[in-house]
Amino acid sequence: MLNPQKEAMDIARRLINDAAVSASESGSLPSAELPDFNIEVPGDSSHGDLASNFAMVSARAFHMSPRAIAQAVADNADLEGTPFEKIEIAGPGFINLFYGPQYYSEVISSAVDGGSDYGRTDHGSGKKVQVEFVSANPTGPMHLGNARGGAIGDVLASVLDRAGYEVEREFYINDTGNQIKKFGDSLAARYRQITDPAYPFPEDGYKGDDITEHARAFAELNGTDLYPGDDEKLKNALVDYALPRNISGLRETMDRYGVTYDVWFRESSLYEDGTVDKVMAILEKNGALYEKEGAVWLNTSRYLRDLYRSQGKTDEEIDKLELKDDVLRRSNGFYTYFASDIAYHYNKFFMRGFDRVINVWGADHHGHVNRLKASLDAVGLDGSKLDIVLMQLVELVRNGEAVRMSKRTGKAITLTDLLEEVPIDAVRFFFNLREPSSHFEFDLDLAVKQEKDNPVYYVQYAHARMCSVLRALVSDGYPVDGREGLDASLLTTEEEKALIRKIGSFPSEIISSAREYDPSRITRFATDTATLFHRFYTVCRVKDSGDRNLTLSRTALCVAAKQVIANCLTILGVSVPEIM
RNA sequence: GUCCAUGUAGCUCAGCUGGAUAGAGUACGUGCCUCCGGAGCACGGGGUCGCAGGUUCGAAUCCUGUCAUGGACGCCA
Repeated sequence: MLNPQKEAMDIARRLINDAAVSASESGSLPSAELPDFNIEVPGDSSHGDLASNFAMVSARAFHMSPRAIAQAVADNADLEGTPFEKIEIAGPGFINLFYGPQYYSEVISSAVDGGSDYGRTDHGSGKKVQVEFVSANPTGPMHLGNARGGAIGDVLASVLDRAGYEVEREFYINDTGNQIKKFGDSLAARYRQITDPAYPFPEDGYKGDDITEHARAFAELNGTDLYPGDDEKLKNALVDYALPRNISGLRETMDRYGVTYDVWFRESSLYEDGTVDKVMAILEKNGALYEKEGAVWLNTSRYLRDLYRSQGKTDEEIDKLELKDDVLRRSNGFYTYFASDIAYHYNKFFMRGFDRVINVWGADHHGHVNRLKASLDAVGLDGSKLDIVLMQLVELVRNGEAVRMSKRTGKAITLTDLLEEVPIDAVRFFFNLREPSSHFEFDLDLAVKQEKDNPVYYVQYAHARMCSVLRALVSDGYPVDGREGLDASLLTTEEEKALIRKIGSFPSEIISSAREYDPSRITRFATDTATLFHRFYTVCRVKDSGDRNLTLSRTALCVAAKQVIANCLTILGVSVPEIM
């Protein structure tokens, strides 16, 4: 539960506040209500380790120049017992604070003592959060979008877990509806074509080889002339045969990808246990439904209007959006996907009690986001508890050119194809290199390269190097638990201090990553930490530093840095090598 | 047509709840191992932050407009 940077920021806030108060009491500042001010980490460390804009934002209230205010605050600040050893004013009136050895010592001990739990906080206060991701169509193999979704969703879930939420990972299996019908039609056509090559294949059917293979395997078990003249029976039998195989295929692939779900949720169960009917009844009771042209419609536009109003849009702006309603039950009597989706979220919120639900979707579904939230309002749930992470498409690049098809199969590249070519560590790391909303290029050449410019190896190498340093210390008889002989006042180079500050910001970084729903912050943090370690390593000798206490202190720093890199890689689901 | 996302170094991208001189990687050029792992480090050139206005002490960041690219607007999922 340790968060050195956050604690220091809280102390800085109190420090400045108290200094302003005592400046008022001594007359160097007029008495006035103190405004809200920021404590931030400056980009440039010559501007201090923490900085505040207090003087600038209070200039109006005090009727004084920012620099004069800053000076008064600095003069009245009592650094005794704080993590800071120096306070300065600079620029237009920034108040800059500099960490002292007590802070550096605190950070190293936190990381060493925290171990694999360092970075964990209670920020989320145990709220129940569900992350639903991938949820690939079970009628075929997973594509690259599913691959990115898998890496992003899994790491996001880990980040939320470390940020103090109670997290569940879920895969939603769309095992009913139109695409299953298409699946059955396609399977039946391929099956009939075994004996009757002229049998027509549905125009919008699934053309993949996997369909043909299922049909062939089914024929081997059941003969080639099952249910003659009764295609409906045949389709059901084929779906019953092929769907479970596809679903276990999805599980195997996700397993291989290092993703373990807590729940595999079947869409069809919402029909079986009556949730869909129940939700329809609630909507009916709420007056949200109407019939038109033989279909049952949800008055989505009404709830969307309320939603947009609550977001501050004017009626005029809303009219321009030309809001539309949605069909929930078609005139043929079947429910639409939207109906079961509302039921599904009713299940998540009402029946399972999640405080927050996060769905990771491809950006092409963005049009569905507000409609779904509005529909939750219509069933009496709170749509604002649902967050959608939209991720852009990925483009594979080889030799600087876009790759769309697999050389081997001639079809779109699947997750399985990708995992055959690229190590899992690299796939998971690369898919979390950019924030979800950015459209990015996956460089196949770079990902398989076991060399310096590959960012995965760069980070892993830093870890292996730290392990190597510690091994060398062990053979020289030094203790390497990181607890003995730490004296942070000996760690005086900028390289040492920069690395320690980075380590101290790790828990805050996880919280930011969780708040922004941006797991790519972890890969960037890991890369930055690796860089700072390499710099430290280049400048500072650990083993033969010339002074036993210095060696022990640097050893502790290595242990702390190693722990942070290891924790990052663990969150990312990437292996943590001690030797490469 | 309406809505959403994205435009930052040659290339791939950070920074965006307003802060100090706009960063990293890569590519290109030059250095650094008798010494804990050179899969590393250092130095150098490279920019009208798409464009134009506005808001203010201060704008890559907020607002308005505009251009470009991708996407969404189904009794599909």
